[in-house]
Amino acid sequence: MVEYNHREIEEKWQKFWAKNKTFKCEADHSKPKYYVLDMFPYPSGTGLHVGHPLGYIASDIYSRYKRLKGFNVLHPMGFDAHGLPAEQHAIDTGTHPSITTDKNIKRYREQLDRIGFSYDWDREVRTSDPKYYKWTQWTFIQLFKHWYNKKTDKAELIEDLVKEFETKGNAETDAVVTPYWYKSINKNLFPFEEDREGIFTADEWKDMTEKQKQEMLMNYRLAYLSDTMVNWCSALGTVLANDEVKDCFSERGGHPVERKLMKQWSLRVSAYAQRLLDGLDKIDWFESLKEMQRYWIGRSEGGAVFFIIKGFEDKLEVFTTRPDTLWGATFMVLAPEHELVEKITTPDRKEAVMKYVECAKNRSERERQAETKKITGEFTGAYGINPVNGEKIPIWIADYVLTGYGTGAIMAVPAHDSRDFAFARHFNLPIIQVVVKEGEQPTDTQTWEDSYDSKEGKMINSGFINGLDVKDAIKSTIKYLEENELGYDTVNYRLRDAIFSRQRYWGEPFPIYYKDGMPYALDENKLPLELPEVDKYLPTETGEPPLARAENWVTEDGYPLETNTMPGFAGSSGYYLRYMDSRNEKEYFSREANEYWRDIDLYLGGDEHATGHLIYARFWNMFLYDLGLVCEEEPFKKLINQGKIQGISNIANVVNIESVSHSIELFRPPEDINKIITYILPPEISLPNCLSIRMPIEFINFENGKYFLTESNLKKIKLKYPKYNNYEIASHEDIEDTWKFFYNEPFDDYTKAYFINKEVELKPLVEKMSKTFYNVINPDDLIEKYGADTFRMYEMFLGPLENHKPWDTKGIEGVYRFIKKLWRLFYDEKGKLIVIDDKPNEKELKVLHQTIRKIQEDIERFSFNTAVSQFMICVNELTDLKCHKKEILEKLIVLLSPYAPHIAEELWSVLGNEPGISYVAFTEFNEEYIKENTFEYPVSFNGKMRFKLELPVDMSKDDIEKAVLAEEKSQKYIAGKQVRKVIVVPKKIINVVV
RNA sequence: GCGGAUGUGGCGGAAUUGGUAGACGCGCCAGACUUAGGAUCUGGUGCCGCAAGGCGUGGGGGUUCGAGUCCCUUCAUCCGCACCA
Repeated sequence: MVEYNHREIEEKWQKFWAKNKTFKCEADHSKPKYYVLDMFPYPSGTGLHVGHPLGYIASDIYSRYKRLKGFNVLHPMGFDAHGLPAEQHAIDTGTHPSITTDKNIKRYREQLDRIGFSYDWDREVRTSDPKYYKWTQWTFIQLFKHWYNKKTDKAELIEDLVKEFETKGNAETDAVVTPYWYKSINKNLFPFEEDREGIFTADEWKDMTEKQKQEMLMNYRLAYLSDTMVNWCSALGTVLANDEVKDCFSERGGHPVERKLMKQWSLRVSAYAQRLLDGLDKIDWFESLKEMQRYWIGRSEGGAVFFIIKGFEDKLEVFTTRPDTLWGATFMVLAPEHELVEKITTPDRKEAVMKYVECAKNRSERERQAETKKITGEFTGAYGINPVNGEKIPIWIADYVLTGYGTGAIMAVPAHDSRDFAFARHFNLPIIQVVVKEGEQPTDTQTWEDSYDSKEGKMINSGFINGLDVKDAIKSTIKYLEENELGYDTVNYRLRDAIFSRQRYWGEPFPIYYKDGMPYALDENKLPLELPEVDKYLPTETGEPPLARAENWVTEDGYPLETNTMPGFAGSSGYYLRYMDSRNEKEYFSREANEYWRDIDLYLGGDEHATGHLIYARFWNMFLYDLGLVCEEEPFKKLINQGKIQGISNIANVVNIESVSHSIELFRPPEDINKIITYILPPEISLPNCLSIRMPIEFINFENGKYFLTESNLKKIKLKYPKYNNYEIASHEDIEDTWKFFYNEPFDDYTKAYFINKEVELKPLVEKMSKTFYNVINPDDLIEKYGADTFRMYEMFLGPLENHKPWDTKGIEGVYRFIKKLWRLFYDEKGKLIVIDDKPNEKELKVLHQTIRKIQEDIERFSFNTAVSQFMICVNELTDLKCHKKEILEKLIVLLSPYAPHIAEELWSVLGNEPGISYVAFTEFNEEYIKENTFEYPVSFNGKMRFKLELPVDMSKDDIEKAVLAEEKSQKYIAGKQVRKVIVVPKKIINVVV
């Protein structure tokens, strides 16, 4: 081979790997396992851009490295194939989403294969494949059949719960249930009085009808159906999860979202809140990511306190993190949606209160958010009795209390909470100080401008806890409340149950049918329940989900099947388990497979999954752990978020000549109204109504650090993107008149210089890489030009894996030069192999072993960019040494093979080895080769480095000191001054203090 | 407002444990080869200065023989959350 030819080499070895199934892996107990996983992609229609493979390359390098280190590596890939874009495309074109999805997957696969990844494709999963989603449905059935027992702190069978009900009723049951289910449950189905708080006896259970029993059990199931306030997106015809909604608009598509009450399937994720929180301490994730999850789970310790409502039987339960401040509670506030509002409001307040409630209900979250500063509320006319001092305090309703958090009711302590304070001031309610800091005196609350921080201090105005420390006061108050049955110690979580229904077509059907209006799970042997064909992918005329269009969407016995489908995160919550045994038709995965592969040793993906996928998948895994199906409670031992690669958009400064004409009543109106020209101006020239427009990056030239658009490229742009048809690069004459008119000065020579050659400069802007910004760089073109090895190394060379960084194609040349330079160590200009068998010398061995050490250290700490630098240093030095020795080069390419596998395989076989560098042993590091006899000490005076001095490494500190002071060059810096101290750090530094 | 992260040349970045700041690459400058150069090779390149030398890791202060690294303070940018009781 004359020249380095990446096309030939890469195609050759990719074929070789595929043909030999080089990366197929099986459980092998003679080797330690290592499981490396990438978050699988959604195969979009636009294919991969350069940002996508960043994490895949890093994980592939790590996988290949681990293989060289003797590990049995599981490194699979698959596709998150359900999703909205394919469905939207189906709605628009009538093409079945599976056809679109298959096509997109095929394209992704081609692109991935060209980068040379070492995936075991035999284990590929696709979430939309019935063979895969059979197990998603199966897991759902298990969730439906289980409840959470707080006594054993795990999920247990509903059958066992039924047995308990049959013998003892539910008085002793300690389960995670839907809060206050007994208040909202249909009275016909559950005929007991409200003050029973949902407690029934064994006999009462036995007397219930089948339907009543099912209704009751629904409050316990881990997958349950309930009326839920949801984010309804009418444009998409579906419900969205909180994290799929951004500022009241859908994250995908940007359609408006409103709140609506609907019957929805939910997963009782909240049952696992504490375990999800505790588990974070056992796993190696970025601290920032753990913090996000901790915040999302939102544990807060505190107390529940009962307030009697004056004149009613009802107790009003509130949650507070500061029960010690009870004596400072001067009013109460309910959320407008609170179920007691209507009941307790006095007739004279009814109109105002109902108006407020109505108003709050109809206001979108966005409006509520926008008015955070505005204080609103209404007095209900009712009073609560403070349980610690019997004080009568007014009950208000206000927006700032949320239904979904705590009990939807608070005791307001205006002296020590800023929102309560603002509310009290606004409505002129009393403010009582109950905490004072050490060494301070209480002051008149009338004079305050804001609430007083009460995290630390002593209690005042607080009955029997006066004088106590905040910490002790909390304990004492809770003890008192519990002893007098006025409240109890409790913990609250922000984490909500996950809504699991989507009114869409392209998702997993629920394995659920309805009998007498109640849902039942299908038999497991009926799975998978395959997605039916429909005539259109839209909701029905009556607003039912698309599956309602399917003919015969009923069980064999004629019972109607559920028409909702599962959300995107259903299929991705357990895919990592299926990879362990992905061709198993009898089980989700076998016990043996799970016990061998256990958990993911390294999980790589974007941080956008911090609170969605990574919470749901942990929940899913914990549930299967409770069932004894998986052996590790936490599925992702180590997780790294790779940064996003941003695009560079090219911004043109443009002016629409018509808008200029309008704004300054300019001459020259367009002769043909259909040909209004938009002129592209140099960035420095400003005219009224100038706009910034993004120009497609593929037609932009980069010279001398600047971006340019030429006239000939503009023509090409117009051919590809008709929206630019009326764009022209402005000539001097085009805008001379406008300029003169607007600025009342001549268009000078300096400015004229911009218009030579009809070329215009564009300004770069770093932003998200996206088709809509015309800044997408496609890996295919780069691989065609430079090869996959260069592409892989360049992506790593860009910077630390976790950083977000802009893509700069220019720098790839440097890596390409490195690859070619490496090739030159093997072949001369004439294409003659010049590798020789001579014994390596000391210098060559030193470079090699320094590189071994550095590469190993860097890869172990996921510092791939510095490893690439070291390869460059090594090749540069070997080139300088004119080293063409087989013994050195062979070891170097083993080191390099995880990064640039194709050229490594090629050169490996060129040296006469059997093909298969993927499974050789990683080159051993030998300290002997890098030992030095001397060290070149940097000598500083008063901390400033002045010169270097070479000294033997075994020289004693005293001798070094003498040598430095005797050194001629030192005299200049000492210059008659007293040497106060000489610091010698062996093999580091010498510092002389004068 | 709360939580987290990041600030180092013209640019991406390096400096792993307090010990030579700017590795490696891009870009730029000069030169060689060449019909040509957007190929290749050689040398240079933090800033100021002819030099000696001085100044330099967002700003200010501190600890230390010595600080990009540790502490305090402040500013800026980015990300996440947002009336969470």
